[in-house]
Amino acid sequence: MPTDIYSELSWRGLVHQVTDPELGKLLAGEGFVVYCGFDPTADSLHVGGLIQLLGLRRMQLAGHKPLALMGGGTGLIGDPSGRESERTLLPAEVLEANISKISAQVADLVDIGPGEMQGQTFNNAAWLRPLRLTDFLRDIGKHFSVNAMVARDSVRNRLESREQGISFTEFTYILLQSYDFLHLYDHYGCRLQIGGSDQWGNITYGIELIRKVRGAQAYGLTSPLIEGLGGAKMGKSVGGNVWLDPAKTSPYRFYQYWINAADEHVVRMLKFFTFLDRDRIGELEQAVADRPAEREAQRALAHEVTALVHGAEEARKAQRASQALFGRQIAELDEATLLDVLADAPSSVHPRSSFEQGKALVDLLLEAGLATSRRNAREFISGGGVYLNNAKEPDLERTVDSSDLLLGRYLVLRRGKKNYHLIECR
RNA sequence: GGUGGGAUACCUAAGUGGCCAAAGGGAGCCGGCUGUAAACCGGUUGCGUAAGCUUCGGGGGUUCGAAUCCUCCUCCCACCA
Repeated sequence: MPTDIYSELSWRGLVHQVTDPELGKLLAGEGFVVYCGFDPTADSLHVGGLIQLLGLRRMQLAGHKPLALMGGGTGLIGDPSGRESERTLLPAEVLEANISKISAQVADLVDIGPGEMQGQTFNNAAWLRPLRLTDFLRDIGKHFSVNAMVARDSVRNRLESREQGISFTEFTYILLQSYDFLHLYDHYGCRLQIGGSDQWGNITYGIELIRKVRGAQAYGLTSPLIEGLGGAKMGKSVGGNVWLDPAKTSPYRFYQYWINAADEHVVRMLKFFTFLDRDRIGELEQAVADRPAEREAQRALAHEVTALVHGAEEARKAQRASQALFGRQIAELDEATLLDVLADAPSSVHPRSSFEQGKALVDLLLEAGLATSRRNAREFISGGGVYLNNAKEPDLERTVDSSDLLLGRYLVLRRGKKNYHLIECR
């Protein structure tokens, strides 16, 4: 079902720049092969990369063929875009391991396979590593003007920076990414590259190269960087980056990240990160305006994105856990639900004997890592920030014994709004 | 290579002999309000229940007493070459 993908993207605010104002019409009229590169510097994508990944999916749903390129070769070099200091290069084995994990994440959201319109994943190490330097300099390097390259912001900043500078390695990066585009054009007829707005320069150089070498017209489309949403914090949560890998960011935390979206940003985030249609998003937008306290939009956002990335079942679990933790009395939960709800919380096992005499709450907080010192633990208690089984505990001298255990063996410690620790007693 | 300036807690930055566990701001954390929000308000951010103990780049020294004075070392910055 070919939809007008360009106006769709544009309505969603996903179009930052395009290399050709005609691209919209072209995309509506014919099937394109589209590519987007992914940086294998970590072993998982995070929410920033998710935008691009969803971009590929959107393209595929609109009848275009998506290619996901893993920068296994370019990762050996390092993209200077948006960086103020030289990258630390990762060993090739680490890159390979990262690539296999990220490829799996891509395959979760994009239909990958041998079919005509199915997507494919690549590792550019396959064609970059065998390159011969002299051939490359003759055939490709000739088309790049150092004069122009030096003027690029990402390069100029580094040239002007006395402390940092830029190595020849990173300076050369753009040739490789441009070559990728050419390679994908030659072998797969790829004529469109998408990416974040920081990739604009890299994309346009690739288009130039294709034009000079093959006399063909290729295109580029960039989407805004999500830093625009909620400032520098976007894409970060309290604990750092928000990853797609459930081992790095649990589905519960992932869900929590979205449900905490600010009113000002939630509609844009719905457009960026979900496939909900205009009508539905319009309703949610209205809901934010009329009944902000109900946070319908945030709930929808959290559920949609979590289901997209972790599946519907995990999304429901995260939703239930959120309701339990922020709503009902925790003491009423049965064992399975309790464990499920606190599955992501840090936990520890204590011998039953340690509770027989009664154990000081202060010490428990310290041992659970919820306080950095006993003094600190006392501060939290007297400040009203400590909860025992989700009930506020203001007593500095409080000791905990077997009678406090839920279901005879569990103790739920909480510091502040969101920091839980589950103690199991054996 | 020369000459000056600097290094203070998570960051920034005051402090130039005792009143300094160290101002102010930012950031974090806890609480209040609220919607698991924003804004705002209050508290708090070395360790210790406390007496007290350990911190101001590192070592040594002067002094009853040092972040503060002297000395050596390390690192950074600026200007000149």
